[in-house]
Amino acid sequence: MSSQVLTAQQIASEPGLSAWTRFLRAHAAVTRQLSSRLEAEHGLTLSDFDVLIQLYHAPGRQMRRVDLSRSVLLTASGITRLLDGLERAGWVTKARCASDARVTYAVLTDEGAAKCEAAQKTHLADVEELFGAPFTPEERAQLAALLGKLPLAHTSEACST
Amino acid sequence: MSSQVLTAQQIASEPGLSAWTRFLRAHAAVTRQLSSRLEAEHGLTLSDFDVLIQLYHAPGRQMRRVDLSRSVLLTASGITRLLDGLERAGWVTKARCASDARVTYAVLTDEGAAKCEAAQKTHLADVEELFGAPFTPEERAQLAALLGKLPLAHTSEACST
DNA sequence: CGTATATACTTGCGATGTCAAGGATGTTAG
DNA sequence: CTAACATCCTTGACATCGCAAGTATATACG
Repeated sequence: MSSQVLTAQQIASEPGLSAWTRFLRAHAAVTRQLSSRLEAEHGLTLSDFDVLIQLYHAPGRQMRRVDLSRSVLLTASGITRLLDGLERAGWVTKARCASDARVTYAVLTDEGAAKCEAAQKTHLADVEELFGAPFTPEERAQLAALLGKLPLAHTSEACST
Repeated sequence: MSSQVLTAQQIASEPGLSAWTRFLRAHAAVTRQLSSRLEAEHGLTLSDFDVLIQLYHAPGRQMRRVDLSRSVLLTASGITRLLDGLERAGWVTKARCASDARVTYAVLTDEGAAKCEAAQKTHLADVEELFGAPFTPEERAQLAALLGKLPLAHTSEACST
């Protein structure tokens, strides 16, 4: 590549950047739609739902906050505040760790599990409609494979302690 | 290995959802990295840069705020506030529209153009490193094509006035 | 032990962005 | 002409989230 400044045409057609731009736009568009529906129907944020689902499928329906933050890709402080909200709503409670007094577990309550199941019904359909619809099964697999190549910083698999 | 209950692993391997999950995670990870670098090196947000680039390549280096908001996928109010910042920094100025008193143009200043060029140098490299590196040219094209299928709500073509 | 360092979590602060509401201007229909 | 409506933009109130700094606990090393 030369050091010349690219024109709009060149910018738009440059393969790498084009993918990045579309990635950004697609994220903004799909995310906005999904989150407004989720908010309207269940009073949940995308991140809220994300956390609820993680807990729902976690062994014992509980997770350390650190592991939660790693798997959802929020900051530690982000998780604290998000869980504050979920606790206030009664969907999550805290539990202390016997072996390590530093860690607090986030535990899904029965109400939280119910909420999660209820939200899933509409949300998965929404994801399907807004994100999945334009793709054939092969394309989905392709897309998933491609996205899987991107670096997730340090997403250590949440290992039980 | 085989369990009767649907495990987190199995959920994650469901093709549609897997793509969506990876999409979310990848966006969070890549975006966070890119924006912190852009902030550190140039004091710009990803959105700031996005707007500057759009203006840079626009005819006359100016755009109506509506068109800007449509192409960058921010709310109208988001654009107002973003441009407030760019104006305060001296990279953008306002211009009235002769034929329609409602519209205000955002015009890139020479300083803004210089800023944009300077930021491009490092930012494009960062995008390349964090988003482009894991892909072969074919994969980039594939990814761009796939992402292009996603709905962008209503991205009307910016019509000249 | 005792000090140094790493880890888990919380909190204050600031930045970004959305929504709802409002004001100003343009456009259309009666 | 006027009323109704649409469009462009701004503002105030609010939520989310990251960073930096602080606290508490654990571990490692002398």
